[in-house]
Amino acid sequence: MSEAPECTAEHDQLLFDVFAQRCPSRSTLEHLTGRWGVLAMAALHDGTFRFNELRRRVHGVSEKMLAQTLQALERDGFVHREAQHTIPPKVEYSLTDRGKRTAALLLDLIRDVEAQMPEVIAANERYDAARNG
Amino acid sequence: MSEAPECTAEHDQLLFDVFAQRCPSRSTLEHLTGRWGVLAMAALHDGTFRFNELRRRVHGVSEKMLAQTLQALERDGFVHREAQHTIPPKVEYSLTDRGKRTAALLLDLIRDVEAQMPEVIAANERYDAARNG
DNA sequence: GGGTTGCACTTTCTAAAAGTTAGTGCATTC
DNA sequence: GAATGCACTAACTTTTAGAAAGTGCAACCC
Repeated sequence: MSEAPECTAEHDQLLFDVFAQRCPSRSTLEHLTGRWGVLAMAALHDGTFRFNELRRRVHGVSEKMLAQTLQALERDGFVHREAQHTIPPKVEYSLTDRGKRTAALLLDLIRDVEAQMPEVIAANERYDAARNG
Repeated sequence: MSEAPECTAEHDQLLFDVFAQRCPSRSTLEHLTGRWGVLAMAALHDGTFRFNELRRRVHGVSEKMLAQTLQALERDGFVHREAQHTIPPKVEYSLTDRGKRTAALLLDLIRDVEAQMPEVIAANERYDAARNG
């Protein structure tokens, strides 16, 4: 059996640990690193976009998932939502200052991954060959 | 209708784009940023661990998901797996050089998220209050 | 002027993924 | 000699993601 997860909120000093199962930092991390979270944050790093503009940028996302993702990111204070109650409606999404800082880290990751894709593909082939050959 | 996704493999110069639906970089990114991928990478950043050691570190992961996650990361060349065919078996997991570089970026993210959790929680409360109040 | 398209979503339904449980075969610990 | 640990896999269930359709109105097209 493993020890109790650490994630305390004591004497005015909060300690958060993503390795602890019930730590709220884990779900926040998931909002950011989830399949669509990363891409939405990265897309918004380029500026302000309307809902359907984002949907076109993040190729393959469904309306439902984009809405859900943006709501989670807004609730966490990474994304700012500004709606004009006109007809047709106009809703603009942008990053908050906090969101911008975090999005920069996500972009570092994305660029790193894209840059090493040739090596990843080579590794994939080696791995598969070792089992099928 | 949105334009065709960009992700070309032409004239010896590969261009990868996570925003393109069918680009292989997207699934690689998902392996890293998936719920357990981030945590496995971060755990392995501290050194070499056996399967069940990792399972205890990454609190809450099931055997199935840890195995699946590690296999994907191994296939992508981020993780190295070394098995001794003894009884009982001994299997050690560690990061490759490439994995170490990428894990460092993931750790930056994790630390950033953990550090801003007080603000995230405050944002959550504001968001919820605005709807329920 | 009638049909299509777009806006930002939500709701319903189905398909895929994640989680849970049990089993493997042997060795060490209690 | 019973229990536990090792590193998994396989079968089953639950949760989540994705696909499709609906909303109500307005601007564009021919």
